[in-house]
Amino acid sequence: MTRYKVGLRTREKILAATRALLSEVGLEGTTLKAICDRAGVLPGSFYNQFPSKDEAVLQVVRGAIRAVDPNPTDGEDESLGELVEAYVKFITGDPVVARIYLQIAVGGGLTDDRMGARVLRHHRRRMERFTSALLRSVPDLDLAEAQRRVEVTLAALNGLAFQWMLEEGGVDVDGHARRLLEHALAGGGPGYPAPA
Amino acid sequence: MTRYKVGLRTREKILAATRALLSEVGLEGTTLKAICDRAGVLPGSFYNQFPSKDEAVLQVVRGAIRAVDPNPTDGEDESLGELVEAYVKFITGDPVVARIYLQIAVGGGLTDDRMGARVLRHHRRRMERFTSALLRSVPDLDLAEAQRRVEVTLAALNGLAFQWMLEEGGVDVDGHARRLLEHALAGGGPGYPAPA
DNA sequence: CGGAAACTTGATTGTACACTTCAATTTGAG
DNA sequence: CTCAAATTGAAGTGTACAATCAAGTTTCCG
Repeated sequence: MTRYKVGLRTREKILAATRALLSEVGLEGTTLKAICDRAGVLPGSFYNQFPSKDEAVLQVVRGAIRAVDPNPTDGEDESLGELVEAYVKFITGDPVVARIYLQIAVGGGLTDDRMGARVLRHHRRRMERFTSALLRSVPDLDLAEAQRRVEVTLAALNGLAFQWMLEEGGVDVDGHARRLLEHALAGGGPGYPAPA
Repeated sequence: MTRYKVGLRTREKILAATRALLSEVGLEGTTLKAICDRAGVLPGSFYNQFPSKDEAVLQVVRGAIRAVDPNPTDGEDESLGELVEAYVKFITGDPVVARIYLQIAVGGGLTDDRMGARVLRHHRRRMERFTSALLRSVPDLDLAEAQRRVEVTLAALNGLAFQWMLEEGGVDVDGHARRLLEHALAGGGPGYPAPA
């Protein structure tokens, strides 16, 4: 069962092709044939490396999520700025996760629903991390208020992602993000009056 | 060529079923069979009423969009408040358009791409209407600044829509929207410092 | 080397379902 | 009563997809 080098390279080629396809054409266009064509590999080889198509997709998404999360384990000292920056990168940089995210939320999908769970979990965790980062920066903030601020900030970021996908480059995600950050920290947060 | 009552009722049943399916399972799950089963109609009847499946879908979406746009023709005196309110209704009320919107942006799709164009057009027009409504309320506002405010406000609203679909009811769209509105009008807009 | 295990090939299977059509039949309306 | 509209429901057509497999080739360890 120990793999040969050739096999490992095949594996890589498949994952690369899958990644490219996911970001270019989304879940729907990422068929087995497309992957194989792109990777220069035949179906038989594919199934020698992966037990199923979903498995390859899952692996790519897992990887992309991990690549976007800074310090996935200990989030004790991450700043809101870092988090926002990472999120912007996630939107504008690697389109894989962003697209899958939305696609899943919107109802298209993988056969397997592990993905849905994964996305939701990820979303929730992001929420928590943003909130505690905000509280670390502004300790005298009501928890509920912090949560609301984070909620809108994230919503705005997600919305920017949406617009970004609608027409790539059609919106200044980075600029908006910076200002959203300022306001989450300083005054009332995005769309909020400063607490009385 | 004059239709019988029965035919008109069949037509309605089909449209109702299509609408329900679109909001429940999205474009992907809205197959001909699903529509027919739901409507209690056989395929032959369907094709007696509609020339194609896409036509029925198109009609539902068109209707939903129209239902959500206040004063679709003359937008001379609509307030930002009205627009925001309508948008919230669009998110939380009838899920058809919201879902289709995202789904198209994200790459799923109809065979026909009239839909993509329609959605993009709609999005752009919303942008314009929000901007001019904002300028009407705050006339001494830089155009670029107004556009930026609208951009973030809409992004935030879209993001809220996204969260809403991720877990229906999991976010207070209405509350957030109200505050977003306040700030677009009053101070710096969502995430923006007041202009210097 | 030698040979077992890993890998590749690519035609093929099987499935699923999707959209559409049609001839026969029933229904509705003037 | 008559004719078009409407319905029936089976059948057609097509596609696209994931997955398999037997046969041949390559890798690499001992």
